[in-house]
Parts: sequence; structure tokens; C-alpha cells
Amino acid sequence: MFKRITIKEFSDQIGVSTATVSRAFSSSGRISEKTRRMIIAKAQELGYHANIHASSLAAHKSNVISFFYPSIGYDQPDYFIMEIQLGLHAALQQSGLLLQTHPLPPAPHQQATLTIYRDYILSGGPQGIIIVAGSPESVELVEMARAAQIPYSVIGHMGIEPQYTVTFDNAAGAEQAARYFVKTKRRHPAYIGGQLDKRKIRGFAQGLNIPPEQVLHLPGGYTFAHGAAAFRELIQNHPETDCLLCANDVIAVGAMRAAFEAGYVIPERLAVIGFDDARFSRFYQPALSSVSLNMQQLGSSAMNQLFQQFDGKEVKAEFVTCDLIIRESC
Amino acid sequence: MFKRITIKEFSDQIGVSTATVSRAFSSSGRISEKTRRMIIAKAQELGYHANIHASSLAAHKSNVISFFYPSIGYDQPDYFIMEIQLGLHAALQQSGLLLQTHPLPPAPHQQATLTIYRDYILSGGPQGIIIVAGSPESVELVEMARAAQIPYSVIGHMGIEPQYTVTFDNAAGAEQAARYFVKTKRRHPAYIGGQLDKRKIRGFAQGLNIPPEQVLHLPGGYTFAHGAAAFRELIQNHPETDCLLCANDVIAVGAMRAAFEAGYVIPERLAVIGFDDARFSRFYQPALSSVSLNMQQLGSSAMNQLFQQFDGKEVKAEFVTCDLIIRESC
DNA sequence: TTGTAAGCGTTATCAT
DNA sequence: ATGATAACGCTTACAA
Repeated sequence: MFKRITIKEFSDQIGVSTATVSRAFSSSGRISEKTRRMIIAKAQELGYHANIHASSLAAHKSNVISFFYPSIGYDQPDYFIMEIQLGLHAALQQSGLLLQTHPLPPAPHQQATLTIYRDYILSGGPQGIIIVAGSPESVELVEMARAAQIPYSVIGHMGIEPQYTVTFDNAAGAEQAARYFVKTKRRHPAYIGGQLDKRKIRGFAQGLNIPPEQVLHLPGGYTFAHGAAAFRELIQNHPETDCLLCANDVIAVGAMRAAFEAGYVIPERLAVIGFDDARFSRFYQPALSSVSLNMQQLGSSAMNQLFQQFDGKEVKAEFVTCDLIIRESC
Repeated sequence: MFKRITIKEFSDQIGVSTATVSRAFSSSGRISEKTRRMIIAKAQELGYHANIHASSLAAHKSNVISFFYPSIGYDQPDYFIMEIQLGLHAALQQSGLLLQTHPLPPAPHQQATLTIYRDYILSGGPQGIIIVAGSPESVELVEMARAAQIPYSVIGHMGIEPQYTVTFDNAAGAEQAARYFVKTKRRHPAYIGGQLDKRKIRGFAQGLNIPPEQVLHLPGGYTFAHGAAAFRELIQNHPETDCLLCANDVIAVGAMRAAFEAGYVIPERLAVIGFDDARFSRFYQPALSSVSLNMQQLGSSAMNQLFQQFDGKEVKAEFVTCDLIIRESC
């Protein structure tokens, strides 16, 4: 095994104490600027790098942020999560903190994996934890973070006390979409998407000025195939449908695809609006209009919540707005 | 701060030595099955979790794998990388290893970030390193891994000794695409894409049975906008173009978009093939044909190389094949 | 501002 | 199979 130079050897060689060396690298330590410079230069020269595990042990902090998110499968990329991760990294820039990613796998293996994660959290591994709501395990993770007294921040709605949470106003976004449909004289709206998202339907109904139960709703999964299938089903009984809101962009693209095949011209005959404004959907033909959620802002807001906790400041719930982006599909 | 129960306290409470407790959790230790069970049960009960930093320090291993990849910008998701990360996580399943993600940021901040990464690697942080080739910094990272004697694996072509490398045969994929164009009687091929990828052009030329210099080549970036702009430029001088290979799917989608606008019907008038088989492009209208690279296999192969190094086994270069997937665009 | 030395919570070696 | 104890390499009172 490769032997790194230790703080003891290094400090001996340059003729100072280990404490001084340590101070030179910690931002807080009281040390003369001159000594610090000298030590940093010597460290470069001799190739000294503090052992990160020893530092973590002694200082009770690890510099790693753990990012937990529901995973729809190891063969199924999730654009939503990917963008959040991007936002996290952007916020982490220069902070010296490192990001660890932890997908919560789907059914078969989730228990084993969760055990590994639990050990990791409860052993004091991460310095902060970011959890994307959406699976039952997300809730357990929050409990672990609390139990271990590690700063955490939740992205999404979880039905728990909200101060450590970054949420977004899906309902308002859906309402904007509905109002747009009304304004552009659409008469026969429909909604495609899973039933988890009560908020979106509520907002849609509100913008339409009808009770939520009256929304023509095709539930189902969040995939391209689901979107296409749901649309085919929809027009069997409701061929008059002339505008469509979908719970995410992947569904919307699937539905548009089925719509073309059924001879619906977009946007003339059918207006379509998606949700989340996934990067690829703006390249679609026609470019998809979408309720945009700034997912990167989601990530950086969550990191801010963590930073506030590190600094012992009061943490405020963060809120990210949704905006309707009109492109070509409506 | 929250005080966790330490191995000392725990072992005292249950009446064994710390060594025995440690052995109960390490797979290697010689310990009776009965004692192990007892200790694990007690640990559950009393909530004992080994401090991960102390373990890492004492055992000289950290259980974290670091994943470094070129990032095209904090506002620009990279589908390619995302899929590799997915493959990595799939391979990591149940291994108890954790994944850390490290984007190599574009220009302005890369030096500062690289310094942080260097410290991390040279301080003995990660137990293994996976590097996606593609930026100049990638090469530096390999040198750091070597210097620190940490097992590593490179994904992509880097022009260094190849045994710790997972590569893929882009050239063969491009050649397949060319042969398909020839077989389907296309006469006027063109290639859109950055100049980094000599391999793809070479393969394309080979399949076309012409020298590489004779390939009609529109260089440029890897984005949607680049694809669209390149196509517009292309047809100014070469309106007869009837088939198109693009360096990736995003470019291809951009080019298709520009093609529609210019009145080209796909695939009748213009055949298009992309590269990488990004998830979204199969949803496009028409569904994009693409040279498919199993990116998840890339990830798991890289992890395998790491595992081989952990076990002291000889490491063989890994190779992932490319296959042409015909859909609707050609 | 700098040095001394006592932790930090494990693992691993050497006895028993 | 189990126990005692010396590392592991750093940070941080406390002292100077």
C-alpha cells in the first residue's frame, strides 16, 4: 500500500507543530498569514494532503452531502432527478462539499438497500441530507435524519412539518394552463396522469371553474407508453377533446405521438401542455408547451436550507414557483 | 451535538470486547456464528452503528467510489452521463459501496474545482475512481489516481495505456450506419458533429467506401441548436443531401427539426441516423434511428474493472459494442 | 501566534 | 474464539 506523508512527518520536516499545520488548512484557526502561506507552499512541494478520514473523525464532520431520491428503475433514467442533481452540484460549487447519490431502488431490493443507507446515516456519515419526496422510503429517511440529528432538506410534498422543505406550486401551474385553455376558447379539456398528484388536478379544475370531480381524468403511470395509451383510450369516448394537460412531459410526448397517429393536428385541433418542462420536450415537433418547474432552483434551494442549518440559522420553508411556458403545442 | 453510542460503550454494555464487536460486523473476522448473531441483535436493540469515519481511518478504506465526468455546464443536463451513472448504481447494488459524483465544470471554475478533487483523491478519500474521458482534466485525474495508487477505470478513449479502460466501438457503429445508407440506395451522405470524434467519421467513410477526407462534414458543437444550424448550412451548398449521420441524438433531433422547416420529408427525402440512442429520441416523431451504445453496460463494466482491482486480479480492458437501431427516421 | 497532548471511534496485531 | 491494546492521522483545548 502507498504510504502518504502524515501531518506528523510533514510538520517535523518543515519545523512546526501539527497543530499549526492543521490550522493552516482550517479556515477558522488563528494563525499568521505568513506561516499559513509557508505551510501551504511546503505542502504543495512535499505533497502533503490531510487524510480525509482522520479529519472527519477528529472534527466530527465529513464534508459529504447525501442525495436520496426515488428511482423508477435502474434501466429508466429520470430527467427530473437529473436536473435536481445538476442544481445541487451548482450550489455545491467551490464549497468543498462532496455529493453522494443514493437512488431508492424499486421493489425487490429496496429493503436491503435501505438498511445500507440507514447504517450510513446513523453512523454519522453525511454532514447533510437531501431527500426527494415520492416513495414511502423517503419518509423513513427523514426519520433517520432526525434520529441522527443530521441537517436535512426535503424536496417535494411529504405531509410532514414543512420548515425543512422545498415545495413548488403545481396547483398554480395547472391553473395557469387551464386559464390559457379557457382564454384560447378550448371547450373540451382532459387531464392525463397518475393519481398521486391531487394538486395538479385541483389547480386545473380551479382554472377551468369546475369542481375537481368533473375533470375528465385519465390516470396511469408516468411514461411515454402510458401517455400514448391513455390518449387512445381518451378519444374512444371523448373524440371531441380539444385540449390536454399532462402530469409530465414524457406523458405529453407520448400522448402527442398517439394524437398524430389518430390524425389530430397540434395545436389547431388539439392543444397540449405538459408539466416539468423537461429539456428534450422543447425540441419536439411541435415544441411542447409546459408548466415549467425550475428543477435546478429546487436543488439549490435545498442546499441553501442545509447551509442555514450548518450555520445554526433559522430555516425557512422554500418555495419554487411554476410558470407556464408557451411554445408550439398550444 | 447528538452523541452516538460508541463501540466501547456498546461492548461494555453487552459484555464483550470491542474487538469482538468489530469482528461481528466485518466479514473476515473469525468469530462464532452464535456470538455474531447475539451482537447484531443487541446492536439493533441499542442502536449501535459503527462510526464510518473511524472505520475508514483504521481500516484504510472508505467504501466510496468516485465518479468524475466532464460537465457541459450546470444548466445543461447530459443524458449520456446520466445513463452511465444509472449503470454504476445498478452495479453497486448490495455491494455496500457508495457513489460520489464529481462533475468537471466548464471553463471558469475548473481549476478551483480540480484542486478540491485533487485534495480529495490524494488524501485517500475514495476507494476507487471512475473517470469519463472527454475533457483535458480527465487525463489529470488519471494521473492523480495513479499517483495515489487508487484503483481506477476510464470510460472512453483517452490515448493512454488501455488496460484500465472501457471503450466502445464508435467506428463500427458509424460504419453500420453508412452501410445501411448504401443498402437503401442513398446517394448523398453527410455527417454533422464535433471534430473530436475522428473515429465516427472514419467508420462512416469506411462504410461508404470513400476516404475520410471526402466525407461531407459539418463540424460544431453537440447541442440541439448546433444540429439545426449545421443542417441549414448544409443544404445551402448541398441541397441534394439525402442521408445524414449525426454525432449524437441531440444534434440529430436539431437537424431533423431544421429539415422539417426546410420541407424535407423524413425518411422519404432524407434519412437520419443519430448516435448514442438517447432515451428521448425514440419518442420523437419520426422515432430516431440511432447507433446504440449501451451506456449502462459502460457503467457496470467500469465497476467490474474496479472490483477486479480490489480483488487483486488481473484487469482486462473491457469493450462495449455499438449497434444500429432502425426506427422510423431512415 | 504557536506548541503539547489528549482525544476522536474504529481495526488489527498479538496474546491467551 | 475472544480480549487487551497499539495504531490510524487528524483537530482542538489548554498552556506557553
